[in-house]
Amino acid sequence: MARTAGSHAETTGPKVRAVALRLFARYGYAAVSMRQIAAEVGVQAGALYNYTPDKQGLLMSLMQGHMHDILEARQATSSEGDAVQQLEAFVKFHIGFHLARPEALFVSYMELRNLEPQNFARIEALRRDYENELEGILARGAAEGVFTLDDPKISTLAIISMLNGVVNWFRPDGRLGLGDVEQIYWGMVRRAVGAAE
Amino acid sequence: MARTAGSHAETTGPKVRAVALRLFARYGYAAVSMRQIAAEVGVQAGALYNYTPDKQGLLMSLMQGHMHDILEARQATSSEGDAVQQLEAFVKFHIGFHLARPEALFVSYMELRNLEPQNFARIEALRRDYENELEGILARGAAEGVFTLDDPKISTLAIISMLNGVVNWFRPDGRLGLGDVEQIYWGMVRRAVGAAE
DNA sequence: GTCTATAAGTAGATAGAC
DNA sequence: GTCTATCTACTTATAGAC
Repeated sequence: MARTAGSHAETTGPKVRAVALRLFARYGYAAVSMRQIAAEVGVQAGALYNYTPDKQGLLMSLMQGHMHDILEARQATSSEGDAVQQLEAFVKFHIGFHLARPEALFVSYMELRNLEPQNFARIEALRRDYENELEGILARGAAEGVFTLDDPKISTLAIISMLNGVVNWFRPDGRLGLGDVEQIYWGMVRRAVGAAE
Repeated sequence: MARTAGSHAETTGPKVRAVALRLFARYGYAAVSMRQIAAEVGVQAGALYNYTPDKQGLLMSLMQGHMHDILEARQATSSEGDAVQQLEAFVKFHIGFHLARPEALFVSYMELRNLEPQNFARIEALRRDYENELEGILARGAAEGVFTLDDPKISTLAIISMLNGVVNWFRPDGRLGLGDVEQIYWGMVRRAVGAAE
């Protein structure tokens, strides 16, 4: 039966996070008010504080959740094979994961400056963990002589930047599908690191 | 002689823009107040409105100025030579231009969502003009058979994304100088498009 | 768990004195 | 051109009723 007030914790909690993610991605953390989030969730602003200690906690929770999700998914996908195969798996994983949740990527990269110092440090540490996965692959391939790299550290950051850009233009109903995008970016990355076909 | 009030148009105007650029880049447009800008400029908030009709106009002016600057600088640099040489010139120009003004790049890419629709459309048009420079080079090289490209449009966006990432990690006092960075990124781009050395 | 009401502070922008 | 003062609206967050 319909109620305008009462217990809805099981549906409201996830909804708050989903709405906040969407609004933060679209307008930016600082530009979105708690009242705006509440309105889209369908509650009054005060009710939000049953699910987050404050606005900063909500942002932190979203970013931390995203980093944990991607690290967990990466571990589950982690592939065997030589450095080239591992790089291909990483590239396609990264693209597929983020095209499925572009808003999480937007927030995670654009709202770092809105994190309080302690929160910033924690997210940065998780991000480095993730980037180290790629750097490890590049370093291994370079050591084995299958990659041509001037600098594994910079190459890592350059590749991540290139891959992240995909969420800026990709549209699910556009001319390219996920498979096409994976192939195009994998081709560019493979050549960029000098790996033979 | 020192004055606490009076005519300072020639120094205040540029200072307002410089302070706003720095604060917008650091904290984000929505998170920065006019009072904050005024305080760093050394005037009261009301005085800012002698230099901008409103906060949105200030953001728009900064972004438009940056796009005009880069298009103008690009024209002045525009090189002769084959597609590979032109690509090299573009890559090094892009890196050098933005490493000299990282804040302008931050604002231009992160604050697009804070532009009112009409302003957004104008900035996007200028950005496309710039990206078309690169796309033209890639298309020419692909037609001549000196580049290996799956998709010139996507390759353009991927390369721009990769190059823009440089401002996220570069530090003037770091282990790499501008020349090093140009070489590393040019190497990756050259290989990414399949151009011979 | 959600509501209403409210506290306490800050936002963008303007008016008029100097 | 800059100041002070102010208007109106909105901000995050909390208190207490239901």
